Amino acid sequence: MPSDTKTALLDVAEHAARARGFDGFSYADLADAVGIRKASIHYHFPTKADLSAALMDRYHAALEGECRKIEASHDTGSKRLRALIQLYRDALNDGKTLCLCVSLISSRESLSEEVIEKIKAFRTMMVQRISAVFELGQKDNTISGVTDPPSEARATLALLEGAHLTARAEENTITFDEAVAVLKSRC
Amino acid sequence: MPSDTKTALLDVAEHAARARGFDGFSYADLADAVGIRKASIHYHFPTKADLSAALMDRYHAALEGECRKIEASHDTGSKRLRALIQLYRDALNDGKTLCLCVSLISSRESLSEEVIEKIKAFRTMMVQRISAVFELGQKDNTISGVTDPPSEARATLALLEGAHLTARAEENTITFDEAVAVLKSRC
DNA sequence: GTCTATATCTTGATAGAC
DNA sequence: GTCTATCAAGATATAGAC
Repeated sequence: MPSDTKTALLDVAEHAARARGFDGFSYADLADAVGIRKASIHYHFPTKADLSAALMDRYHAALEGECRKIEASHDTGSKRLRALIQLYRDALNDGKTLCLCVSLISSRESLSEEVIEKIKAFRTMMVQRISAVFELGQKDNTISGVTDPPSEARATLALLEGAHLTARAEENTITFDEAVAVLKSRC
Repeated sequence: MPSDTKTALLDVAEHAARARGFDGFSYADLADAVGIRKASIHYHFPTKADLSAALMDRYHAALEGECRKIEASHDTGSKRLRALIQLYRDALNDGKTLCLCVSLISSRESLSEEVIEKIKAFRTMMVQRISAVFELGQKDNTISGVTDPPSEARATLALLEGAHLTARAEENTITFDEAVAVLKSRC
């Protein structure tokens, strides 16, 4: 089992990155929150690039797991799409945190190449999962107006992430709900 | 006429903010780019909060002007919506810069209250303008499937901003085009 | 694994000369 | 309006003791 400290650091770092962006949090912040000195963090994550890579790895795995859970517990396209929207809604934390890959990409030039690749891989994975949902919704006729599932998937991911930003501006969930209302009305 | 230096600073700062985020650029960067010392910048913009407020003011006015131009030169809902999509597409700069309010909001906790209010005001303005486009498109029957223009407007703004993020990740325009393809197919 | 101590650099901002 | 000089605070990162 990896040390609890490492997990605690990842937890705190993920929240910090999603709330304040990559350039908006420091090792000092993490040290304060976890209760160790900032030099000690370098034992677990030598550089901030290492930390953010670990962050993206964990986030990718977690979201992929959530998608799998949704597929396992919902049998129609519309139910899966609704669950996916709810997943992003929950990730908002009342407008206080963005999706990790959204908050990171705004600081693109501060990121390592490795992290940028991980962000791209994450997005590819999500588009594939969402595309499968639309494909099912087209077949079982539970999502209206689907002509091209991959296009719908790319639009949906953009919409969900954009709705996150909208809600972050107002720091509430209402704005998110308003932005996804049209999509929801289709399923 | 305000000094050329002030305009040059705003130009450079806007590009920097949109490319690297609020926490990702410094007075030193601007000084280098404009060719003066960083202390001199404080004469024009005493604090970074003042600078970002000026940035938002100018951005708000510029985008509102672009919207008015679109309304003046296109007479149908579908034409106006297409022009609006093109406006955001151009703002991408081949995936190198985001919309200013997107890049700022990711660093929400670093912003002054004043700037946050300006971001909200900008979004309200854009939603109203886009809503009017959908209303026209509904009346003149050039945009398909419109039931509630304000909802469509909020979804469209979220989609356009989300598509910006998508394209920023890949640093190209293709991803933007893919994300807005479904919307485009409606007009 | 965590600590103290330190190095080095960058940050936004101010004072005061020209 | 722009400069030099300077500041205090913060950043990431390293060395070496415990």
